[in-house]
Amino acid sequence: MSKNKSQKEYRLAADIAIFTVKDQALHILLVKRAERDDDPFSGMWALPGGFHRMELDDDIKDTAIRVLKAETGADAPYVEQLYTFSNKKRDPRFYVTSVGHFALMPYQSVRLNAGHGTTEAKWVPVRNNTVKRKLAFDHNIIVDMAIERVRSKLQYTAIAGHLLGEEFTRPQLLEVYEIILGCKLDKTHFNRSLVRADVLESTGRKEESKGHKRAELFRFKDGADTALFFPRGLVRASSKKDEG
Amino acid sequence: MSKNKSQKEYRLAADIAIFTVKDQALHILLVKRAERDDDPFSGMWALPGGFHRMELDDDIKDTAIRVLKAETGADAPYVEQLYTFSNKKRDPRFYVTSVGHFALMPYQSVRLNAGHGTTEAKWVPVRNNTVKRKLAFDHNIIVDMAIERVRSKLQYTAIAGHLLGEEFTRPQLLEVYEIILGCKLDKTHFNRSLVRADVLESTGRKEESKGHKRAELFRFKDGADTALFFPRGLVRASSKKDEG
DNA sequence: TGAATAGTGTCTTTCAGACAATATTGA
DNA sequence: TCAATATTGTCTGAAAGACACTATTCA
Repeated sequence: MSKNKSQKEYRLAADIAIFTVKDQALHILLVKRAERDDDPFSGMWALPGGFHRMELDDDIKDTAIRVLKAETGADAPYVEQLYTFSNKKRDPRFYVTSVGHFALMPYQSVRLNAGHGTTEAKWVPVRNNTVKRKLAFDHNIIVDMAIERVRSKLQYTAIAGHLLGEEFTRPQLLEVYEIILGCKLDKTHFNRSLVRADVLESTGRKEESKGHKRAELFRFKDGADTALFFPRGLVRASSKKDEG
Repeated sequence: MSKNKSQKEYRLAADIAIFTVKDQALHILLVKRAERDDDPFSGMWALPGGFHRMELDDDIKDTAIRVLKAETGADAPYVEQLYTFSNKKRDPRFYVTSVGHFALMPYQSVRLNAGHGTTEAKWVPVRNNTVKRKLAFDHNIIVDMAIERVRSKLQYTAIAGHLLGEEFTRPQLLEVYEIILGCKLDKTHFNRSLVRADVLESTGRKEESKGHKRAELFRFKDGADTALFFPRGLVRASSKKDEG
């Protein structure tokens, strides 16, 4: 074990791309880093994130959840690990491994706080599947990857429901899909797919609304948020040619 | 910054689930750990893996590729990051973050070597989408996740071609799909899907074979191995209802 | 009653899945 | 010619996609 004095120490961190939908657009939460002389990204916008703390976090996902709670004052209904970034150029002091996550939250549930080492937190709209601003570290890459992952998961799961509250109507869910995918979808097919996938259960109640028919309120069946939504593909559930 | 003496140091490691197809079955490469008194998993079978080394590896993927090369004597045509496991119970000495990877290799390209700290390396068949043996660390979880990821990616990409050589026939590719998915697939539909997805280009040559029509040899078009293979889903490329 | 939106009916096109027919090779 | 496998043709049913129709609500 030749331990070189010049070697950096390893550190573990979590970054998290927190998404919500407001004003008819997908938004992502960014924080402004405090002004500090020894920080190469001083004053820049970045994803919320923080170092792993052994006394608080078992898994690195716990770090992401802890940071998210600190920034938003709420628990995210959906957090998923995205990709792990490790690179000696990331930080001058340590060899930092950053585990990127993404989360989906209903806009109403959030009360923004600037977290530790940051001076401001705000929702920034996602346009053309990216964020214009130049961010600290390699956060632009994480953001782009997170957006891509969310859009891709939408194609085959119903996770977008987590951007709404516990209960939501099918037209609301459809609108979220249209916003994120950036195209109009057919409500007939959308509703039929939801029925066939059997992911929603009715609350029996209807939304409040003005001047038109009220939509029925639904919630996810247990575990159905990640179930296959549009299961068409190579292997069909109905396939009769199974081997032994 | 209160630095507790009792805190472990952080370490970064890569583990890699290396798959191949031989004898009509999916196989995974396992290594036997050396017998050592201070190793809680002494003598157990495990995934190939190793610690990140700052002087050799920039990204953690470099660690995975380095380990893979040492074990197999070859470069894998396909390596992908899978999931990152971090847990204080993983190792008594350090807080180890292990970045799990998976790789696909043609069987013929591999010459197995027992790597550093291991006494044996061998291919073990995957049965019922898992590996029976009890493995060191949390490697059974990594293995199951890797198998699941490979099967799932097969549904919408053509990456299974990397289990064959540079050039392969469509019947060979079909067989790999049938082996991994565990069911018979229709060759008509399979071929038509390959054509529609436009992922293969002909070499103009045919395979050698005995007593029957020879199949045409294909290779991937550039980047087509990860292109969408069965693109049917919510949003079609042909959709004409795009928004502004 | 009319505007607005929810929800359903139905038609067409596409494609998965099944199977048949033809093509090529070596014995 | 025959066995074996590759490759292509064709039919059927299910689902995608488009659009029209009915239902409900409030002004």
